[in-house]
Amino acid sequence: MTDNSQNSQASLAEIHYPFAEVESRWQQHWEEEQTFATPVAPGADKYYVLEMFPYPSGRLHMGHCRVYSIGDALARFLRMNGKKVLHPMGFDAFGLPAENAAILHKVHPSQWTERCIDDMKAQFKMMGFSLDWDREAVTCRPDYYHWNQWLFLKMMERGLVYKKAAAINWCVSCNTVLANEQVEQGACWRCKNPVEVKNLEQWFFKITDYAEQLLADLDKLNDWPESVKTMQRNWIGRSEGAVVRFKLLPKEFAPGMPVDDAQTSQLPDVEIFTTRPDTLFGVTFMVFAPEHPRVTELVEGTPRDAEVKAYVQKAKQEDRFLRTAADREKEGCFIGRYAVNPLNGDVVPIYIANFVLMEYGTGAIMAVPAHDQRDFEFATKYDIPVRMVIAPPDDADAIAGSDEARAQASAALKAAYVEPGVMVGSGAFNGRPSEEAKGAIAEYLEERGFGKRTIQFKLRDWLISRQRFWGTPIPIVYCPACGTVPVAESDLPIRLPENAVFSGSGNPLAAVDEFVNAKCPKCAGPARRETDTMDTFVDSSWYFLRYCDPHNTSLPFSRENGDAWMAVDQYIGGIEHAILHLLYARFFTKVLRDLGLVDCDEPFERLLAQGMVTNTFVDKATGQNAVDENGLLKYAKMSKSLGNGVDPIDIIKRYGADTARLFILFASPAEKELEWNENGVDGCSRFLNRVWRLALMLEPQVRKVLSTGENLSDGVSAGAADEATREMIFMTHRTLQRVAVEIGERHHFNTAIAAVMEFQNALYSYVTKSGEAADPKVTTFALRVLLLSLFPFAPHIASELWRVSGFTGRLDDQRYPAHNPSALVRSEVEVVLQVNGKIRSKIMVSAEATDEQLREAALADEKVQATLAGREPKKVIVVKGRLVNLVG
RNA sequence: GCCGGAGUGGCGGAAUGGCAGACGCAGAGGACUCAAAAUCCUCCGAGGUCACACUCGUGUGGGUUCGAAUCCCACCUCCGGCACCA
Repeated sequence: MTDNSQNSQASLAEIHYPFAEVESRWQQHWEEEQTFATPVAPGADKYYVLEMFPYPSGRLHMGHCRVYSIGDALARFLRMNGKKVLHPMGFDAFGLPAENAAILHKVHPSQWTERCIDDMKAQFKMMGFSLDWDREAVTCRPDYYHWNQWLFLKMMERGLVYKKAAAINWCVSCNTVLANEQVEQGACWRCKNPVEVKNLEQWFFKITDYAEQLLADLDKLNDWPESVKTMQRNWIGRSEGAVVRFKLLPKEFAPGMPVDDAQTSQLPDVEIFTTRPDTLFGVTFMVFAPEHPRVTELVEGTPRDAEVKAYVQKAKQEDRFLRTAADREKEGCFIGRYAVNPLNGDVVPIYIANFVLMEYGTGAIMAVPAHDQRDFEFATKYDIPVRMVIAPPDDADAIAGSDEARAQASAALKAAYVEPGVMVGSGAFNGRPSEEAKGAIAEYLEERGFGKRTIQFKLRDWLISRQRFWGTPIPIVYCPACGTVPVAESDLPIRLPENAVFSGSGNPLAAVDEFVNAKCPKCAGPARRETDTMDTFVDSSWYFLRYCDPHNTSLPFSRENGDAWMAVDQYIGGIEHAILHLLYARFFTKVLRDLGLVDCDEPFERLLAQGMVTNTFVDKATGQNAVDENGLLKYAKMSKSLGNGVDPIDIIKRYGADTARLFILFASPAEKELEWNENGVDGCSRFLNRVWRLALMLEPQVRKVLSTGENLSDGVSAGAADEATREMIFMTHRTLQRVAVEIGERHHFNTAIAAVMEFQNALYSYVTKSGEAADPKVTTFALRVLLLSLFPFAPHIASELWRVSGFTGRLDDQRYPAHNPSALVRSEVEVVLQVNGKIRSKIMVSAEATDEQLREAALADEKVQATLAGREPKKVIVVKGRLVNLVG
């Protein structure tokens, strides 16, 4: 414990607070006292603060420090406001790094991971985060992944799990398949290496069953950043339109020949999806995706057979991400077959082309070159007619003109007209607005059995198989007699073997005979176990629910405990998970709700997407710090490759955890980038030292005031004598109010800290300038407020000064006081005087002054009179207590 | 190309219709010291002035308003996301 008598002998200026000793002592205290244990029976006051759990790399980095500092400030503040806070932590512990380490260091991924977790937990504790470690969830432990497997089986029962062969994304470097969401610009989200297309049989979760809900419920998420919601909307990609059936003409058909209805009705129709039924009269050709399964059958035995198959081959070989890039030139070939437009009986040729995707809609399109830019480019290249059927609303000639004139206009088009307009050349629909015709034509088709209104999504099912060891084993057995059989619930968990060999080639799981050889759950005959493991995003899709009931051995969590804490009131994490994790977690929550496990539609009520931590970096070419064209230092995300990372542990050792936390929260708003700046860190350290010295300076008088045992007044009723004291009381309550609003309502930690700093400055000048005249009761209350408002950001120093100053109880148990509104009422206020909107003067007036009095006072002001120069103002605007504007 | 966000001192940033630049950093001057560090005090948008006064100033141009960093329109720049989804 610090000996204060020693301090008083040294010059105050020499004192720097002993953060290392103070911080470790409080951390130990918190652990021993289990200060952060989650309250039981939370009821209506529950508040669930959650930060995205980390991958246990073994080293805490600055990005982690930022998320957890944000969450911790909130958690501590909410506890002070009487909330029953759940603030848990765990580890997203499956994944490739541990497996790679296993290959490199010949250590089992489990040992490696557990060691990293121990290291990271120690580092977490050094930051002083108020986490309930008793609820820790570690996804790589059987007591967690047991429930991944259980949920897999439950989802299977509901038809939400299936296995199918599909063209999938294969990451060569990670040696595994990836889900659609996990491919970014043709590259693996994790290792950034290019992704290949393979055809494999894989396990999928039927997330598309929930597409409509996942989209619609985004509207409920009022406290999510607009950008994240937009990204999810785009990813789900809902389009309304119609599936339209075109009659296929026989192989022998050639243009000019009569269409034999009896013959065509024998052939299977060609189905296309369109969002533009209004352009149906403008169809001049159709296009299939090259890999469309019907293409082979359509050309079989025709003269074009070889040519078409050669093109299909070529298209299949081309890199898929190059082929489907938006700027790729459109190309394809005619397949020699024709179809009939159901609306007008037109015969149109069928092509295959690189720009049509098999995975979307029906894998075939109707092409309307006049009104779709892609179709237009293709038609131009292959000399296919362009037929305008929608005229710009202001183009009277096109609307009223003859067919010939329109044909000429069509031929002259330089680009597709994609805007809404007026229907032309469309028979009975002519003259109607195209937006209205969309529905009318779809209805017309539906009535005659030529089509059906439908909704398409871009969202695909979630591919969850991974050909890797370090993940949750998929609880499936392949039996030669019974086929694909789910493992019995009572046999869970299917554990990862301890004796796998990590050679670096192939999935080690497949090489462990004891694992692979299984008994069929149905017939008890010999069977083979599935050796694929689950995508690690499965683990993180429901961990927030496990925290609600972490020790449950019979269920992933009980309904009672889930309902007691869910939804997460405030979720905090990086924007990089805007689609991946946040979409999967929303999907899981809805599935769990439908399984009757929890009563909650959306997992995360409020979302705070925190910005990256950046730093200056050395330009490898010049060997100097990278600068922009103006010579200003450039900042980039802290990373290994740029060598610009700052180790949080190093900062803790040099400045202490409180300084690190304070700087991280002060330097920038939470959702923006944080530019690392050593000088800024220094500034925060100086501030905490000033608080320390101020508290030591006040300690004798504070102890004296506290020793009277009187109830510490909030200063208001005291009716302070002098101006400085009244101002001090005002500042104290104003700070209480500002900090509460900034943290509690706006989550603006930077301005909350600025308010605390201002308050510290004010208290310091009050006690130094007033000297003996300073009211000890007022300073005692002010110090109390200073420590309370500092506590969420810098809990160690605040706790220590609370104790040292002689305040009773633990700071952890204190309530954050409500400000007293009457303390914020001032008898005199400064009013700004404007003439024609320009500030000319400022005057002090009674806060109660009426509009008329303010007007009089303004007109009486010398400077105002000088500016008006005798003119009479035409109009006077009075904003009570703030300003008077004289217009004249 | 489409969608989303942002442009404010030397720097990070405050102010969401009413005093632009809170708070912090950097910088300048001073006090303490033999000196330095630490600490404390003062100044710190630009022009202008001995000092005031005054003028200009929130990416650019227009608009609404008594009054605009803030609201509306157009444009420019930067950041992020998506990208032939029919």
